[in-house]
This record gives sequence, structure tokens and C-alpha cells, in this order.
Amino acid sequence: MSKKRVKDLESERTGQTRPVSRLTIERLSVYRRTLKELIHEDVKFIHSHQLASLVGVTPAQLRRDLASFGSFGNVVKGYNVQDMDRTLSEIMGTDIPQPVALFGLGDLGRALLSYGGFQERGFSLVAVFEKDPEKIGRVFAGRRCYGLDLLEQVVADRGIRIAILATTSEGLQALVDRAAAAGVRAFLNFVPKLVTTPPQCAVEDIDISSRLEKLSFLSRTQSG
Amino acid sequence: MSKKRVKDLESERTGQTRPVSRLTIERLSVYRRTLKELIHEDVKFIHSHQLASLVGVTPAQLRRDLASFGSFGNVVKGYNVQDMDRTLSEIMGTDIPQPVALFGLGDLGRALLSYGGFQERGFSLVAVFEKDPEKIGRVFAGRRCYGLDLLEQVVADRGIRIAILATTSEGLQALVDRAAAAGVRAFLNFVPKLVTTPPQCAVEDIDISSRLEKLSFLSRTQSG
DNA sequence: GTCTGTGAAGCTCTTCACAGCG
DNA sequence: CGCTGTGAAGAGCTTCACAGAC
Repeated sequence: MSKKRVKDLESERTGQTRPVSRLTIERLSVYRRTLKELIHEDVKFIHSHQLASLVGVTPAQLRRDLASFGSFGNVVKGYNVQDMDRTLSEIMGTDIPQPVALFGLGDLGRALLSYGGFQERGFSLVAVFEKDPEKIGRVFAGRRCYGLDLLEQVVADRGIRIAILATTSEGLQALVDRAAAAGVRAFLNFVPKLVTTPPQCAVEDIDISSRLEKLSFLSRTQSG
Repeated sequence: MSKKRVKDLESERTGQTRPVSRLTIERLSVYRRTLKELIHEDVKFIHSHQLASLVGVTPAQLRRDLASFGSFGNVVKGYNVQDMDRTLSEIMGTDIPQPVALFGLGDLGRALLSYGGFQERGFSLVAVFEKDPEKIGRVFAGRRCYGLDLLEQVVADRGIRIAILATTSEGLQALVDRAAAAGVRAFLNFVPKLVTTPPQCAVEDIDISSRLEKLSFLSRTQSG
């Protein structure tokens, strides 16, 4: 029986292995979202109780999540809002703006282009790609639309490591392979189709219909 | 929160409590997505390891997920694709089209309106609501846009139990409260803000920026 | 032989509960 | 006191591995 606890406490080091849970990471961005609001309201310090209830988790979980990265808190005053936001940004890597590429300019792609929420959270859609020759070369929401032939060049020039996939499912895997080879390390995939990547890449899927189906199920079973 | 131990085997019965894990439910819709493709390709039967590899899970997990609802398989030929799709639809409650309301006609709302993927999976956006008087009464992608004053009436008339939230964050909680009181039982929330509901309602959050932040973190730590 | 369905083990995440501190 | 940070317990999810069916 190996019950090793040798891990942990890899905190702010280069982290080859992943000592911190993905679910924690997911919550960190929710914490940061709330911290941004608190900064806006000029709140300086906050206790785990209060912040937890604002984001909808238990105080214990909030403290546990933060503890994965070391000590944040001050027992008397609580957590320093400004400091915590800064630290979380550094952990997430959004303290400096990250260039992001968008693939696909259908309805969803255009909506994402117009969405202002990325800039606020440290992301910048710097390049847009489309297969449709009609759209190539035109400008959408201030960004020029490239053809896929320029993928490698633009990814390299702009140092793009994150891509949003909003294309049709045809040719998606080939596109991902090319992007990964060109240096993209993370994909936010809106296409309801499984994509595979080399191990150094990460994929997050957002399948809107699947979420609706889940809700359909829950709405019928939750004391219906 | 209740601490229920009501245990298993409530399978296809009325299901008051929730004997089946939420993560399983999430995967069920992914299975169904893939089954739809298989039907399209005229595949009649499939084995767990094949289907599992198509959706990106382990065969054991696929079998375990299905087993939560009883027996699906035929040892020799594998699972009947058509049957399984039908059964999953029934379980999810999408065997008959579900009417869905959309709140908010910003960029994201309009993109969702134009998105064809809902119909395919058994959902129908039957009503659209906006606060902006400019948009009320106009028709968007074939749907007339209502003002919020008609919320209760339209929800009741159309029997709407699922709502998509794509508004701004101001007044969101009040809107949810009204919708819940009017009979809505499930919310797909794209607004990056915590909403609370009565216990008979379900909420699924989709925070696109949070997902990007998670990817930002992963792309740096995954053998960067 | 190959497959499904499933106890049992293993693993991960969450919650409890308390030491330590100001 | 009331708070944070954290071992330890608990709950939940996944994988293993095999019995039973064909």
C-alpha cells in the first residue's frame, strides 16, 4: 500500500508534474472573476467565508484551493484582495496579455470576436483564420481574416500558444495537428467532436448542446 | 444540503433522487453525439471499446456509465446503435423536442439563435427576451423578441422549463428568480456571475474566459 | 476465444475539525 | 474569541479484473 504524500508544495516552481488539481484551477478563475469585482468595489480585505459565499463554494474548499499555492491569508484581516488577484494572475499566466488565435468565422466565431470579456481577463484575439475564400482578407471586428495557408507563419510570428476552435467538424483534426506542430499548446474547442493532441497540449471542450442535455435530464429528475 | 444514501438501482423508474452521477450524465450526451454520427454512417452495432475510443473514454467507464441505467449490450454483436440512441434520448428527456427560452440578444445571444446544433439534439429555441426596447417586437432569426413583461405568460403558454442566460450581469439574479417562479427548472448560464436558484432548479455555468484561463495555466505547466 | 456487467480496489476531491496564532 | 492552514476522514469517481454468456 503506497500512500505517498511526496508531492505537494511544488507551489510556484516550474511544475513539471501537476501537483494541483484541475478542478482547483477551474475554480481559481472563478475566484479571480470575483476578486476583480471586489477591487472595483474598493474592498481591500476579505475572509474566506465571505469570498466563498460570493463564488458559491465552501470556505474549506476555498482555503484548500489557495493552500495549494502557499499562504495567502492574514488571520486578522483576511485575504488581501489586490494581492490575491495579482498572485492568481501570475499563477494562471494572465498577468501579461496572451495572444489567442480564432479558427472559424461562423456565427459562433463572429460572436466570440465581438465579445469583450477576453481583454478584461488578459486575453487578446490577435488572429482569425477561415477556410472560406469569401472571408479571407476581409476585416472582422478589426481583425484581418487569414487563410489557413498562413497558419504556421502567423502562429510563429505572434507567439500564439492558445487557439479557439469554432469551425465545422470537417478537417478539424488535421487543423489541430497543424496548429500543434506550429506551436499551439492549448485548444478551446467549441466543435462537438473529439480532437486528440500530443501530450504537451491541453484541450478544453465546450459542447453547448451537451450541457443543455444535462440540464434536460436534471430538470426532470430534480424532484420533478 | 441533505446527506442522502438512497443508493442505486432506481434506474429507469421515476427517479426522485439522483442515483446517477453528474459526470455520467455529462458523458451520456457525448455518447449520444457520437451515436448520431454512427447512425449517419449506417453502423448498426458497436462494441464498448470501439465506442469508447470514439468518444475518448475507457471501455470500462463506458460500460459502467451505461450500467447505471440497466443492460444495453449484446455480448456477440455489441450495442445496438439505434436502440442505445433512443434509450439515451429518453433518459435525457430529449426524445420529444424541448422548448427553450433565450434571455439576452447581445452578440452571444444572436449567435446562439443562429446556431443550428440545438434542433439536432432535441431542443427548440421558441422564445427570445430582451430588456432593450429597441429590440422588443423585432424578429431575429425567425423569432419574435419579447419584452420581459411577458416572461410569465410566455413561459406558461409554451411550457418552457429550460432557459439560456446570455444577458448582462445587471439584474440577472432578479430575472432568474422570476423565471424560476414562472416554472423554469433549468438554466444554462453564460453570464460570468453566480446565480442562485431554489433547490428544484438546476444551473450549468459556461464561463468562456475561465476556460481560457484554465488553458493558459495548463499550457504553461504541461512540460512547458 | 471475445464480449458485457460488476464487485472490489484504487484514486481523487471535498469536508470535517482542530491546532496555532494574533 | 475568530480566523487560517491542514491532517484525517469521508464521499465520489475511475479502473481493475473476472464471472458469466455466447
